Amino acid sequence: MTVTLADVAARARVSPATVSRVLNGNYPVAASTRERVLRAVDELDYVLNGPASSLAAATSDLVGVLVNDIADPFFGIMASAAQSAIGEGAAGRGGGEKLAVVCNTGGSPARELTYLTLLQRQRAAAVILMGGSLEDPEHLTATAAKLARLAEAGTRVVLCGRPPVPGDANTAALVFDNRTGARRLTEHLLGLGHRRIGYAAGPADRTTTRHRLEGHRAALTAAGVPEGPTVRGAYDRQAGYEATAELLARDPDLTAIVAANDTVALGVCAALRERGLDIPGDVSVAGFDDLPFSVDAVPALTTVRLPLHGAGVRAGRLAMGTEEPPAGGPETVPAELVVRGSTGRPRR
Amino acid sequence: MTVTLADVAARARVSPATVSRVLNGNYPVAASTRERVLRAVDELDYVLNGPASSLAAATSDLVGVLVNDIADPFFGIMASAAQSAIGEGAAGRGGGEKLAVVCNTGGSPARELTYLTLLQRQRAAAVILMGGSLEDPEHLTATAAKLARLAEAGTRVVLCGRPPVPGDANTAALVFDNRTGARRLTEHLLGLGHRRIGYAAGPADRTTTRHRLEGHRAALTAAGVPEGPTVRGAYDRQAGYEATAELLARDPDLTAIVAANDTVALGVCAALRERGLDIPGDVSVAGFDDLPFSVDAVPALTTVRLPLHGAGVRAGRLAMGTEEPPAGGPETVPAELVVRGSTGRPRR
DNA sequence: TCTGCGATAGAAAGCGCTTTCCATCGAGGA
DNA sequence: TCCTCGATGGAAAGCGCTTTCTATCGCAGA
Repeated sequence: MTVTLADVAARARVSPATVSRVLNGNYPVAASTRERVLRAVDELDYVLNGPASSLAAATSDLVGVLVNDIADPFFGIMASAAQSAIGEGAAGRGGGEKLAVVCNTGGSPARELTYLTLLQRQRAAAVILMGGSLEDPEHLTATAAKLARLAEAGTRVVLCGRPPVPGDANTAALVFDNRTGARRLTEHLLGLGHRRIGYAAGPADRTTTRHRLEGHRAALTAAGVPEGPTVRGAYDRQAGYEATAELLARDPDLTAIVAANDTVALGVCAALRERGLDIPGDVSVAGFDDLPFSVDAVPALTTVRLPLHGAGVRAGRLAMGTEEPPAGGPETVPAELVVRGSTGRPRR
Repeated sequence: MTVTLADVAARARVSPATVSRVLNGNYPVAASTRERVLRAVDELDYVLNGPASSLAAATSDLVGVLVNDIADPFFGIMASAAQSAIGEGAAGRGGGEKLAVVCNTGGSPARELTYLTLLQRQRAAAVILMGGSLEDPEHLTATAAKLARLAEAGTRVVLCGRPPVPGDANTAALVFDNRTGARRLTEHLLGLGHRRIGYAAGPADRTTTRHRLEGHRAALTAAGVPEGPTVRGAYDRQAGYEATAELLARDPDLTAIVAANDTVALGVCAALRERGLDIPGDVSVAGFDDLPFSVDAVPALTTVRLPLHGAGVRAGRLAMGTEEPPAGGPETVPAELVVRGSTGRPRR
């Protein structure tokens, strides 16, 4: 059978209690004893039984990272950063690191709740929710309740790129300043002289979509420029490709298209190119997020940079408890306009 | 305190054993009793204690998915596919799904081993290792030993995109046919008339790097064309960018560059463009993997498509045990040449 | 020499489930 | 009418650890 702590104890001629103490390092053990135990662990190739340990200690080493779409580099970059921050935090119980596990919700509230329950079951040490959420009242309250339950069970909850739950001011939250970013982007376009701007937005009823759209509209309103056509779709290239046809159909004289994110922008560019339209000569295109491939698009994408890596690291540290959340509500992560070749003065 | 199974039992006026049986659904329980229990669960908002359950049952719902770089869509796509296959497998113990968790090794053997130990601790139901590995003998034997231990403890082990451990023929393995893919790609280039082909390879000592390089060389050898310069680097755009300078320095008359993957190819294109070289007029460029952005590169990337999604799903099912591995050794996943605009006849 | 205290280590009581035996009950067969 | 058997549910023994409570030992202080 598998080696248990008792086997190690027998071999090292000490009690199970002592082995446990050596392994967890939270109690004085004489150096010679410690060494004897460690040797026995080694010789028997002992591996701690996680469930037993978690049961007795009433917590586990698990840190859950929930993302909307793991295949999207936007989340991949953040998750990767968080995971390394969590890994280096090291020295949890069980003599080891925390196990950062990323769970792919696919943006579905139901799956999100399922994962949250599973994590609650495992008595996770912390949970990080990455990315915007659906703005459905039912989902919002269900999630809020679940998060509250997790928190009161001792699980640290961190929101990263998702607005904080209205009622609850004490779970750590990092929010991206999508509004200002989007606003700057549209101001840039207006500054270049664009007056007919189409918008290929993200999925409906999502916080991120709404905030970016609000920033866009704010810039338009401030400049007294009427809003152009808006189309909603997924955060993928296909959506951008299809949105472009729709946008152009609604206003053939568009001189610029703002996309929900860089991936969507790629689809927009493809559709434009296919119609023989020059970028930015005929139509300027802008993205959002500044994903790695954006600089290599042709022309390179004007976009809004979000410090994804930094935000991920910060979220990871908040989850580990190695850094404290700011006192006064959520922490805002700034967005920075990056102007490149895909936007220029309108020709017509 | 938290609600336990005993509380539910008391409320439903049955024994804890009955509650457990209702929850796990592996024993006949009268409909009326079941309903009473379920109602109690609901009313008390009971959540199973995972560690306790795993301890008693000696297995858990966890399925670990180890990837080399979660920020790379190559892994993101596979992991996402595997995760959904695992999710839909549903109905594990605890009345619920399996929890697919992805762990980012960063390609480091040490972290890989750490995660494997952590997963072993948690008594994971299965483990999927995605992507090539370092070809270091020490690492190879250490990993092989660890995997053997996991397997004998009842954890299902699946290799996806990694060659099987030599000695061990009974862990399921999906291997990408990188060799043939690379060979086809180079044959395509040779067919176009290229005779001086540079190669921007992946990291040294990695299986994937070696296999792709072997395919490339096989094509060259078969055609009696001398091998051009080769440079090794990471799987990122930066590496491609830098490799290009090096490659061109070693042979200024290169008419084609094959990249380790699509991301690297993007860097190659950027460097070429910066030098005023036309693609494919002056230099043809080819990638590998056919990641989503490749079709939107300008010109669109000629590449080798790997059915990442399909492989991920298959790996997930193998891990769930809903599908059986083929009897005779590893399963080969075919690679398909995709010709697009970035390769053409050499001008000079 | 005696007392007391710090440093260590052991005993044992759980942690909250699962599961193997058993016990019980009602119905149908002889 | 008695017995057997299937269906259902309870009792209780762990699963392998952590941790509180004690016990022991050696040494410094009086």
